[in-house]
Amino acid sequence: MSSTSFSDLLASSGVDCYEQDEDFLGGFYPERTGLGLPKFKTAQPPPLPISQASHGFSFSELLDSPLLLSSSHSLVSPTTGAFPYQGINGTNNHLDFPWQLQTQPQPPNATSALQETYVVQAIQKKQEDPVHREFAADRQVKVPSNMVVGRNSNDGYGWRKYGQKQVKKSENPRSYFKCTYPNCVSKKIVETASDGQVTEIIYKGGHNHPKPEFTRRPSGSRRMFNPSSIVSETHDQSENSSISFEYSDLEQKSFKSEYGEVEEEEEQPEIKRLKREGE
DNA sequence: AAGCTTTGACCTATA
DNA sequence: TTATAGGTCAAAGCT
Repeated sequence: MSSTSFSDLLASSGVDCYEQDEDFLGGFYPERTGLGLPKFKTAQPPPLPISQASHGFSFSELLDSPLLLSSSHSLVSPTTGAFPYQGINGTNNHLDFPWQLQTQPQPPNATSALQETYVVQAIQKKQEDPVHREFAADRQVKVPSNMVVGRNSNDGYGWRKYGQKQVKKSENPRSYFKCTYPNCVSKKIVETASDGQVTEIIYKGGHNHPKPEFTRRPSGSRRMFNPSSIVSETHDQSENSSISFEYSDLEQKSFKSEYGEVEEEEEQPEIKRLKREGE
């Protein structure tokens, strides 16, 4: 696996590299504990609605699935926990990322996927990369902070904010979100700076349901992504996880129904916002 | 009217 | 046992 580049992974997943620079690290990366249980770190990008607005499927939506994490395609060394990322050009260039991984201490006896915690910290200084600078500026302009941390923050899931707290260890307030999917216990904590910029995202628990993105409209087949194929592909490797992503057609249909509008809002957040403001 | 955010109060874990 | 911090609840208001 260590010889498999990220590009290869994408190619084998039926997703081209087009999205990579948008939501590149948006996914879980499994890390095996001594007990052989998967422990996830994730680099979940701050919401960048630009990508959502222009594309039906973001790369994070693929990587954000624990399905991928628990596969043999694990990008994290099972022994060292190191993240052997190879850049798009095959170079191990962490500077390509607007995020940096932060190790989250895990109890050695953590046994439940629902207790898994993933942390990502956004690097606030992106001035060395004009692309990232543009993203940051664009985000501030186009996406108010309340949308940045809102229900449809750009990880593909629906989130409901249930609390906000100013914590001592950070000068930025934390917002607490729960996944809106029925019976899903997944939560995330988003730390947002005063300027609305997300400085840290902590994921707790895994989703027990697929992402809504697989319901994306069929236009543009290059963006089509059927997580079911990954389920079948990675199921064997994921049996240690309590997260199950097998679901029936019926569940998929209800899922589509529930998230039908989410897609719409994700794709045109600024338009919707302007529309609201105009009313 | 449903679903969302806000926010103070409450609960729980930890030192 | 108590103080503190972090996390969650739930009522109220908003969209």
